[in-house]
Amino acid sequence: MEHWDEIRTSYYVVREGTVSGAADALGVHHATVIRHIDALEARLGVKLFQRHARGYTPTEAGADLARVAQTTDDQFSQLGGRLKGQGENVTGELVVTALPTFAERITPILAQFQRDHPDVRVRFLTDARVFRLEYGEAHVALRAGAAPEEPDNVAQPYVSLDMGLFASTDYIAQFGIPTLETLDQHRFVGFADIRSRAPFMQWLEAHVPQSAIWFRASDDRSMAAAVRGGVGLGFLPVCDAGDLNEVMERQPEWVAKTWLVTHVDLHRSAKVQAALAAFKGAAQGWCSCEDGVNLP
Amino acid sequence: MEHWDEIRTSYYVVREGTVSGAADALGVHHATVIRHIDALEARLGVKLFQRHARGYTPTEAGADLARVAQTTDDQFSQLGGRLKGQGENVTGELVVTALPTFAERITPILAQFQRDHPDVRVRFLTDARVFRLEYGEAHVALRAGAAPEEPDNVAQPYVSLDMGLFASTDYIAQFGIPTLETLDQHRFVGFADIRSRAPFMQWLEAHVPQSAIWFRASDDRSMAAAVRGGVGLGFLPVCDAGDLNEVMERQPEWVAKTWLVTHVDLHRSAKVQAALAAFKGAAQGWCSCEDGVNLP
DNA sequence: CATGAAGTGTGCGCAAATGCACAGGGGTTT
DNA sequence: AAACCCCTGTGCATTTGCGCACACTTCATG
Repeated sequence: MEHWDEIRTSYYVVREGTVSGAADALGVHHATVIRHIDALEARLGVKLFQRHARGYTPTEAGADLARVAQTTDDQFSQLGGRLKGQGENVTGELVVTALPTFAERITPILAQFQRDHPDVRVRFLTDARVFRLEYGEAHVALRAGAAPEEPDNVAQPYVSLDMGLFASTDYIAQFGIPTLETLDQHRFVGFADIRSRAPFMQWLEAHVPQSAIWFRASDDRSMAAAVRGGVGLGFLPVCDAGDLNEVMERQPEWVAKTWLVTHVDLHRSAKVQAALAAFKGAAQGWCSCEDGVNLP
Repeated sequence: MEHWDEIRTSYYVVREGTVSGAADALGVHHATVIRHIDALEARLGVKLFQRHARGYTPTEAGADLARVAQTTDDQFSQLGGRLKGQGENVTGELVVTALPTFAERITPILAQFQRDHPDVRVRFLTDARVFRLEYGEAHVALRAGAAPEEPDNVAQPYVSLDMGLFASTDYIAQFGIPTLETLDQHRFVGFADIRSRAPFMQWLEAHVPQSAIWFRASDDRSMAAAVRGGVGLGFLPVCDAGDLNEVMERQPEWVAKTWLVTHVDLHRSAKVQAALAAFKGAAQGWCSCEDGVNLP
């Protein structure tokens, strides 16, 4: 029972009653209809129709086939409607991944997105590992660092997160304000992962000995808490600094570029586009906080 | 949502996970699989798969399609099994038609047939009009007269019904026994239909003036009753004569040939063949009554 | 009875779908 | 790290399947 097209053709002949009528309805030549039926009958070894000059009348076998094909036709029609809409409408599920670092910033964006598109079920995956878009693990990924270069991914530059070097008031009282020359006399807070791709970490490793890093955390929230607790100097997004004191002029290398990445196969879909639009719209308010600094 | 074959192809890709696997399972080249999917996606405007070097993973749309195609595949498989069996098994309905004349003879045959094939629903249609096999009105027809010549019908010679000219004892007492020369002085019983194709009626019209036919009936049972009632001379199958008296030597032209006719499209099916076998088997006992005559 | 319309059936030529071969990419194994 | 295997993807040759045209039959109509 391969060659579903032949089943469809036979079904149309039952419906229309004649080969010519079925050919018209199918938009093919009536010779094609005859050939399909002949082939199907030969393969099954059963006559589906009795032929006469006024048309085709189905045998019991033909009627049986038509019943099954009828429901199939209905189901496929419904399916077609669903699928055609799926590309244009914003429905179904939207899977977004990001590093845990960005969780707090992204959650409100997704919440707003869901308010705008109540039919979309949102799944937000945060994990240290990089999710693979080509395996369907996510529709949209927020990546940080250098421009992604996976061939089938489309990456758009997103916000650039301005990072500053901050210290608590307590720390400054005890250790003073660092300069480029006195860096190695200070205590730093950094990421636990030695191979972190965070740009400020790479700057840190280039300008500061490992021994100067006295506190390592695996996530940025712990890092921020450590800085606030006076453990040492640490990098934070400037807008998250709160009442911390910025202790050094920002370096261009610190800037954390981020990217919105989607898989090329899904990029054009309305749902993904809507998600990207939501992200971009929310980006306006992210880092207009270049002035919110407390020092020096 | 035309091109059901492409749906089937896509379904197999979801099942197998790879284009190559689907191609193997389908028995086609993997390039064909790719083309089918590309075409279907283009027509729908929806991506069904995310492509990567290790295989195809379905999108939501692809998974949706696979679900409905799965049930379709199941239903078609079942259907295929049913239909393939239908040609070889003896099931379903068997429609037989005959002239009302033969009803009494055929009914026991069909009864026996149904005992042998309890799964077959039998419909026996008797009517003066000729049922058209090519419109699916019947599977088997018992026809009398000259060999049928419809192009799409296959006709097999069946029993030859020996007809005799009979009279009741009362009639003979009153009118005597006819000879070829005194035919027009007798009273005859015949068919009402002037254009009857029954061979003895044509012989009658050739040898006897219309005025000699004093009683016309539309069915043979009425004719037989008239003969038995002494109305006149009449033709009966010799084995149905009972206690009537055969009054003339049988003429070869009187013999009523019958034919078993089937439509060529159905003739090879096991059901029709079984029905024909039943008819032929029963024919043995039909007219071995050439001896059962009472006169002269 | 002649005529026309509608439908089936078939040979022929062409276009579209298929198979083939090869290139390229990614993961796994030794 | 290199070799290998499996998968996708694409240009080219081939063949299958399709459309076309015509013949034939049946039925309806005047």
